[in-house]
Amino acid sequence: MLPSSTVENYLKAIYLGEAQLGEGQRLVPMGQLAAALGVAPGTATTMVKTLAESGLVEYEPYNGVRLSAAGEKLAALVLRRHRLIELFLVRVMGLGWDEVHDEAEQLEHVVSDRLIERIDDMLGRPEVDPHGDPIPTADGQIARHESATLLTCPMRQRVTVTRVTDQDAAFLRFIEQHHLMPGEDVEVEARDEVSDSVRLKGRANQRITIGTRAASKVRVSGSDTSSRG
Amino acid sequence: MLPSSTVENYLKAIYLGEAQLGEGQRLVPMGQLAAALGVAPGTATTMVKTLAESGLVEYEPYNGVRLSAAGEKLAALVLRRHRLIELFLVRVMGLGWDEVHDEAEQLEHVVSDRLIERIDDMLGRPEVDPHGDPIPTADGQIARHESATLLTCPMRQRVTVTRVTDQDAAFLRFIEQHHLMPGEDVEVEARDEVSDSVRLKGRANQRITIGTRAASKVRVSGSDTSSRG
DNA sequence: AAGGTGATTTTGATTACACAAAATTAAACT
DNA sequence: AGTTTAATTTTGTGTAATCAAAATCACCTT
Repeated sequence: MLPSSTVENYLKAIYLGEAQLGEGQRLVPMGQLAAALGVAPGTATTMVKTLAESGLVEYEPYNGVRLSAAGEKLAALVLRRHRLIELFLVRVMGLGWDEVHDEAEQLEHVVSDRLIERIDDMLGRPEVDPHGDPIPTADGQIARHESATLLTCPMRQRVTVTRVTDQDAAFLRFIEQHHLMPGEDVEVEARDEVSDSVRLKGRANQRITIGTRAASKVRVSGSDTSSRG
Repeated sequence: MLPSSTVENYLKAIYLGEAQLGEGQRLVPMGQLAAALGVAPGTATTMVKTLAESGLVEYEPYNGVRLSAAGEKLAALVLRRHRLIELFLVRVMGLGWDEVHDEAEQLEHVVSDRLIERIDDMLGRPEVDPHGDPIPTADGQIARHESATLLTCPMRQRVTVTRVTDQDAAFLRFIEQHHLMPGEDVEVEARDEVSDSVRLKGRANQRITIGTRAASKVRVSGSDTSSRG
């Protein structure tokens, strides 16, 4: 039986929840899942129990939920569709990178495999979407490389933005305006616990100060000369 | 409240049902509607009653259903999305004209207005889709021009195919193989009641004989657009 | 050990959509 | 008219997904 849009959304949310959890447990708590999906806690519990019955997740009552192998593969394919569509909308259709997330959220559940492969071809089998998120392969493999953020990377050193892990349109527009999109270079000048902020030297040595919460959403890798993850 | 995919499909089916009915009543019988949607008759009755309550259709028990002004506009917009998507998939994505219908059937319910307008731009505000079906404007206007078919057009006279009104993939492939796609020229050589067939002289004077049912699905226009019963 | 707190699960309803089969109606045919 | 037929409507059920609110559980504090 092919999964409904709802099932796909649950799997995706669990996948993303696992990812942003530490390396350890990978058990997504029900509350977090319900919040991510915008449903009441009881709804999530009920749904997760039926997902567990069809073998897509492992459910530990009162502890949380984690994807099974089958569930993870399905989630990866949803993510693949989502991210290929986002990139397609930006590169081919000329939409802004801040407006493609919602559109992809809808399209990801209905595009055929045929069309997705066509899109993949047309884009030259890309590895990341406009936000730098990795695109899983057609068989559900995904490159999960650990990387630093503007909050954890070395200071006073040129680094390159690789990924922006927040889909909020206003945030994305801010990032774009300040030249912090994937591919741009930046340097952390200072971090201040007290003011909860990070000072950056961006393009043309322009100074920008952003909050630590925002800084943690911008992933970077050591600039060109060094290794990549 | 924005219409569900199901509601959109009902409206579309009623719209198309009205179109293929004669000019007169335009009351689509429940049986036909149910068959078109692939649901049980009782299901269609129930649904149509709720559509009538929301003012999208006029329902005459035991007689049938017809779109209200509001319903017609909504249906036209669904059709607009469907046909723009079909053309987009053929022209931009390079899919075959026989495989785009099902894909569009899914996509038409989820694409945003923003994306549709982008597609419309990209295609140069086209008037017809790959099958020659007219594309409604953004405000729900549609050009409903009467035209002859291979069954009703004048004989022994060069005419041009304008439209193929059947979405069956096998049928469309047949049409393509015999050069009867919109834009191609053709001439009716003979019609035979008894054998229920029509003989055509197509491209390079090739002879093809097709059934009258098939012939009635190929619309044409010529120098003289006279039609007869 | 005993409570209290917050997260989680249960319970009872609701909405949207569907089906099968029984009941009904309109029309057609003696 | 009376009866058959075919289409349509009703009725009773079922599934998927949701919510609010009550009950329960795990854990932390005292």
